[in-house]
Amino acid sequence: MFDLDLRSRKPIYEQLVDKFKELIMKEVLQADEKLPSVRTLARQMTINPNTIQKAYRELESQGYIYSLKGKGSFVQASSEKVSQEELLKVQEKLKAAISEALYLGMKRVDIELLLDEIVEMTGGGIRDDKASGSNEDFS
Amino acid sequence: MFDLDLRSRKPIYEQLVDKFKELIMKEVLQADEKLPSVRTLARQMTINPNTIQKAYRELESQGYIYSLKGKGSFVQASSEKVSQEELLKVQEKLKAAISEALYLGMKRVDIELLLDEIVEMTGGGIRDDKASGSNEDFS
DNA sequence: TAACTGTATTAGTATCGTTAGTACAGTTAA
DNA sequence: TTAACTGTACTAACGATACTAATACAGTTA
Repeated sequence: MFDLDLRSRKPIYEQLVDKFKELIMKEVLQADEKLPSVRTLARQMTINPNTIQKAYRELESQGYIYSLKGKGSFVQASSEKVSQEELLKVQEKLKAAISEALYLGMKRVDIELLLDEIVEMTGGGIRDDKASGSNEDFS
Repeated sequence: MFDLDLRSRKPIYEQLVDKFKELIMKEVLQADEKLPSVRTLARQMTINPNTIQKAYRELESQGYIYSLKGKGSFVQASSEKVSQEELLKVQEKLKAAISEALYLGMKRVDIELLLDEIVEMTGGGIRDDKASGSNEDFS
């Protein structure tokens, strides 16, 4: 599930952030679901707990999870409380990605197809409550 | 020439790469137009020539410019010779950006509007594709 | 109480971005 | 040819940051 590239130029904690964001967006991890503890995950992945903590802190500041001292870290349910600042950042990223894709030869239609795919896959960013319960393997 | 944030977390050379890509995509810098030499630009911006060189090297590897020893660096005309690898990278970036935007509350329509804007502004990212041979003209 | 959870702090190592200086090779104009 | 430009390569040094490591404190839960 979690295949990290320890030799990558990209910091481990950033890879973790991306992976978790992906799982949360795909609803593999559902609202209020508990994430593995920093120590547990660190043990399973044989990396330092501080690195996990850094990833969790980043995820929390981006509005994807929330942490409760003594209890754990959990998936943030609604994306309504996302800061305007974060939203603007993402819009800028999106604009840059679209511009570059167009420049490199993608057509408007190609991008629309991609958009269709993703809307299909994620339910258009709208959460629906399916049956949960599948424990993920975080190693 | 442009304004860099020397205190930013983002490396100077990456800021340079982004700026140049933007100028090239907007056709402010046109095909085969000469870029400032590494030394000149370094002097103008009071940063080290090596940093400029690193940016130029990156731009070249991404297919945005080409460099000729003794002559200079120039805007790459067609985007047809972009490597498949680069194209895939950009597609992945685009998918990630779309997913995140949807998750953070943007609707399909919002993204389509953004797409319209950019297509409008850049002319759909379609460049004239004249001589698609090698660059032997300059050697 | 015991064992779990998040969180904070300090310290050491490794990597990377940047500067600096030098050097070599190709182009161009005087 | 010479001089001044161009890209390119290399080594060395410094600072910032990513990561590891060890420890400690605070809150939760059985």
